[in-house]
Amino acid sequence: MTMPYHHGDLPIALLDAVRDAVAEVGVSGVSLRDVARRAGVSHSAPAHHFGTKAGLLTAFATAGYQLLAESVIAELTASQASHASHARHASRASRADAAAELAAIGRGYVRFALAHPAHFEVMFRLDALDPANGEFVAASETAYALLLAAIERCRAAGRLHGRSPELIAVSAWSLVHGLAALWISGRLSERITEQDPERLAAAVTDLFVATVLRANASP
Amino acid sequence: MTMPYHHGDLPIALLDAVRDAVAEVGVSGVSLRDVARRAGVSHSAPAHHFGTKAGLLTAFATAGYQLLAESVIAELTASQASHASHARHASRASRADAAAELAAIGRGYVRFALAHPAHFEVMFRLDALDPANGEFVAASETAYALLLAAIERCRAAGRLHGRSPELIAVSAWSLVHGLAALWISGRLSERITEQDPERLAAAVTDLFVATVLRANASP
DNA sequence: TGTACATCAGTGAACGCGCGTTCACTGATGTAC
DNA sequence: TGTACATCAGTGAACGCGCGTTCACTGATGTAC
Repeated sequence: MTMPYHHGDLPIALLDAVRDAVAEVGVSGVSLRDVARRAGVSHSAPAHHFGTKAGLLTAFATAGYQLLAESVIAELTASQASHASHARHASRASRADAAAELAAIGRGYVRFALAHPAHFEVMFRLDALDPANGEFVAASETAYALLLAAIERCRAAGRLHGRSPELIAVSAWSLVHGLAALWISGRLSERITEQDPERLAAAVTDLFVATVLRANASP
Repeated sequence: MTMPYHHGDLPIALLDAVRDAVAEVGVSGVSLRDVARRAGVSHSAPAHHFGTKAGLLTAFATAGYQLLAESVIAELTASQASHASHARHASRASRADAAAELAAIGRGYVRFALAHPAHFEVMFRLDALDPANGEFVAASETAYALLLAAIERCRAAGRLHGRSPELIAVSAWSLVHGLAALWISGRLSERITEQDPERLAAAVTDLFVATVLRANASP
């Protein structure tokens, strides 16, 4: 099978190739030429769409933030649907929902990281990216806004118990980020018995919500 | 000033050079030749002591685990001294101490990561190391044992409230690891008002101990 | 419907570079007698 | 105290390699008339 001269959607193919390359040789092993090879184009083709190597990786990280937001929203939607069917009293439901939402965001964060470990890794390698890139910044802001909004709803529902929203945000983000990073690095799974990271993520986020917010989280 | 032919302690000098190189050009930018240049020796000198590049980085990561253990122990010691001077009743003190110890470990973990960010980063770049290296594994086990022992004391003191030690270990580790990783990456500090990472670490670990263990943590 | 032309997408050769590792070597140190 | 010799520490040249970027180019597509 010969490739036509015009690829069709080379940018997408190149981002897929980055994903595969990171998975096989690690972020530091990725090269523009290797990515081009994987996509079946000449080594200078990527420059046409992404300029430099940093440009390619930045686009990849931006896609990662979009996938993160999608994963979080999917988990939020599933959680809300499940809650709404059980709740009788609106006010009660909203108080429980706010805490459950935060747990859902945590699960969505970890689920994203485990489903897209290459994206997750590249997103935080700021030294390999153009961190000032507009689309990159915007995608990252969009994702962070989901967390802030959920914490604001928890505050409005009286679930922060006097703690600052910022402290809750930092703690929640650190918790799920650390869990995902440790799991992906392999240092965690070799030390514990639970081998299903999704169940582990649910248990960890439930613990956070149950103790810090003093609410039930599981849908 | 001319260097003598025999350096004196080249291995140490090379590890210091790795630290500087990581700080300046990032982990992925570090090369054996650059490290040798920084240490003022020929580019083939490192091979004499560490064999390969992976060998050098593994030795660096091993030193990191030792620094981590030292930092944790220092924080534990400070916390215990402070507690002992206040505690009147032995049993009361031991219950509070167990929880305070866990908070001290958390602060020690973050303090280490912030004081030695290059070590922290390399320690978790498993793909750049020889993860089967004996000294590396031993150093990492030693550090992890400190966490496990503290959690066992919390369990013995009745502070786990029925939760499994493993869940507490994963949550505590994830929390401080995520906090350190996010802070070092720069994604966290640009989003919050608190700019003193030590105070932030204390606040986050205090929150964990106060809610999950339902105990006071601050020394 | 056909033709000219502009634009877009991808090519392939060339550049200069720094890399990790190997290896025969030399300088320095220590030890045995 | 001196000498021979083994061992250790670091050198410098050489190897082959893959890299990111540039640039003049060609093939393909779309648009104006």
